[in-house]
Amino acid sequence: MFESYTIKDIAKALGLSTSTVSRALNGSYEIGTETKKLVLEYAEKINYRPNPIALSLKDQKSHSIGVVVCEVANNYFSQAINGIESIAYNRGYHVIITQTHESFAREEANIQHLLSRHVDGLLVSISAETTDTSQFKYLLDKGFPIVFFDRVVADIEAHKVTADNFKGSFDAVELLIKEGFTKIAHLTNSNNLLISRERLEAYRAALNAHNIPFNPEYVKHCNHGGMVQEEVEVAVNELLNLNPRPEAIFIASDRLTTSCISIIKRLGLGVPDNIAIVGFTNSNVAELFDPPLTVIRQPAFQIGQIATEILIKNIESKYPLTEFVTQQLQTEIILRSSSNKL
Amino acid sequence: MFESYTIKDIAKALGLSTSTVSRALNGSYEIGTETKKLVLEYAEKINYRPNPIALSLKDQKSHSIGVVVCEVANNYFSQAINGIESIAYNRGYHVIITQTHESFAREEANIQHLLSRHVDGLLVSISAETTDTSQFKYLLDKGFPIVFFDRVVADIEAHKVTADNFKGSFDAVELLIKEGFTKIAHLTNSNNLLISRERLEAYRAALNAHNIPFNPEYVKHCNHGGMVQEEVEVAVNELLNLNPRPEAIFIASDRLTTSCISIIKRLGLGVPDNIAIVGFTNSNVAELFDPPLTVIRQPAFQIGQIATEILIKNIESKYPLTEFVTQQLQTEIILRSSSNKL
DNA sequence: CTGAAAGCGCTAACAA
DNA sequence: TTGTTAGCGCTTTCAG
Repeated sequence: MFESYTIKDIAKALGLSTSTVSRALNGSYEIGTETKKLVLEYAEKINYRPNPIALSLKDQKSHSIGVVVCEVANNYFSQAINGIESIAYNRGYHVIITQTHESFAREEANIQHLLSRHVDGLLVSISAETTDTSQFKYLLDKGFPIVFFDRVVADIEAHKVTADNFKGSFDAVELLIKEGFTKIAHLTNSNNLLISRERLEAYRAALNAHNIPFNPEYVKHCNHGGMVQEEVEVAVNELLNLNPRPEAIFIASDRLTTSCISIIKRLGLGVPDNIAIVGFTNSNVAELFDPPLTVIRQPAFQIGQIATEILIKNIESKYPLTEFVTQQLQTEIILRSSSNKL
Repeated sequence: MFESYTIKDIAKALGLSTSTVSRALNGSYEIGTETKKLVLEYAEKINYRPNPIALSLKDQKSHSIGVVVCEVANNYFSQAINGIESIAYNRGYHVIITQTHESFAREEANIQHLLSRHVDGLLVSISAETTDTSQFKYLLDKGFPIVFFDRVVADIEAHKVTADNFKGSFDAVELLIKEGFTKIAHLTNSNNLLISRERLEAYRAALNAHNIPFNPEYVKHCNHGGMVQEEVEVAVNELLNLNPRPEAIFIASDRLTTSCISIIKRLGLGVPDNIAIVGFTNSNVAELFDPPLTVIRQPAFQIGQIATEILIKNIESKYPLTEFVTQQLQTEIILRSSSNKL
């Protein structure tokens, strides 16, 4: 349906061999200045573009990278993808995005699909359901380039790019404590995720640092990361029915933060008068919320960029890079009124 | 770095020719049941996957589709991409996403890039800057499959999938009128975009239907669609300094809606007490805003899905489909308090 | 029913 | 400096 010129067309038109044309196009040194100019000009004229598929077949690289995230329509991930895109595009890679919707089965299937498409490497943020990481181990063992970002695997040595979840969380909880709260609950994603464990750990550490006893009842996990509305409702209700009732909640994920607030409001409770909130979110409109939200914001764009840079470096390295890179970027706390003690 | 098996490996292992293996794998009829079974079992055992790049080279299809949008980190587009993905994935296509950031030059470059990657077709939502559509005309003339969605081109016959912008806008403005407002302003994107013109047209029509005179001063265009913060600030300030000052604003885009509210708030004005708002947005958290936002929401996911279906149908059609499909989906108005007359 | 060989577009080793 | 040829993985005539 849509034809484009090949090296053969040029060769024929100019009465040269394809290899000569190829050499001219690639600026090889073993080529006559005359011929070179001739070829280049003609190629320019007909707007010749090399066929990347043929190149891929030749050098066994697809120049594509696979991305596995839970969902695209999510503040954090759409920003991260933006970062991934920006680097990949400039380096001549294209990006194939797949979504797990927090399902382990989908994750496995996506990876198989990406492999069958011969992606040169993988950028992965695991699903909330994932506990079995053998697929990754297998690939990594074979020397296949993978960089994990945000939701990294805990039990594997690999390249990892994350935010400093501990510090971000610690600061957030401490902020609530300094505000005067002591009965602070924690609403978080599946415990399968290292980020959840780190954020929980920080929550405990902050309480501990201020001599506030840790109450396990104050911690609720939503194993589907807020993709199942009901799960969040149950968790929030349980929290609100506790005695003594928490005065504040530290929420560990984007989706959970918005869901939780919406539930609280629907119950007719006020934020922060009845319950204060600090949450992780990369929403750009948190300041427009009622009340304006105090948030922990991750450098999603940069995380995407850095992960992609590391991945491409690995892909293009002649020898498998044996030492793994772990990068941790700082989060940012933006103080607004949802965390106020009245 | 990461090897996979080829048809040759199977042939060698089984003492067959590659063509026999190929036939077995493809379920050709001219093949012995025995041999076939043998090959299939072995292929299964070693987990053979055909190399899609080789296939692409053979049949001159890349099985990829290019997407051109202004930005990914946008409620509407991330949802649309979600829809695109969902269809493409199932049909064995992968999706290459590019962003224009509302620049015409970027748009041209992206399309060149996608073409050089030999995508089989294009899904396009043009940039706010685009007026020259000759590139599209050229491709379309050559029979190259393109489907426009959301921001479609006005002056070209092509496949187009959009929301019913006129009706959505008309209803929104009428809602304000019925609420009791007569001094209604309109904040919108570049007039280059057909969607802007349609929404403006509907705004005028609704005023007209209720015998409210149209005041050109009440209409402000932001030619960069809210990507440039300053531009929105100027527009909103001008609107607010008008005499008589508008009592309500109908806003025609996602980004503009949130920017505008944020500016109004920063000026210390209240919504809807000082100025009421109805806006286009696909945000999932509009109900959490202060005040909860009355919005026109587009079926972004479905628009993405339908556009992709049409595109793939075109790609896979033996003969260029000569009649163009235009689909228009209904928007949804969600009434909340930002549009109240107090 | 199976194998040999050509060809998709390109590069590179080898000849000339 | 340029041409010839083989080969990347696969399908598909064409022979057998």
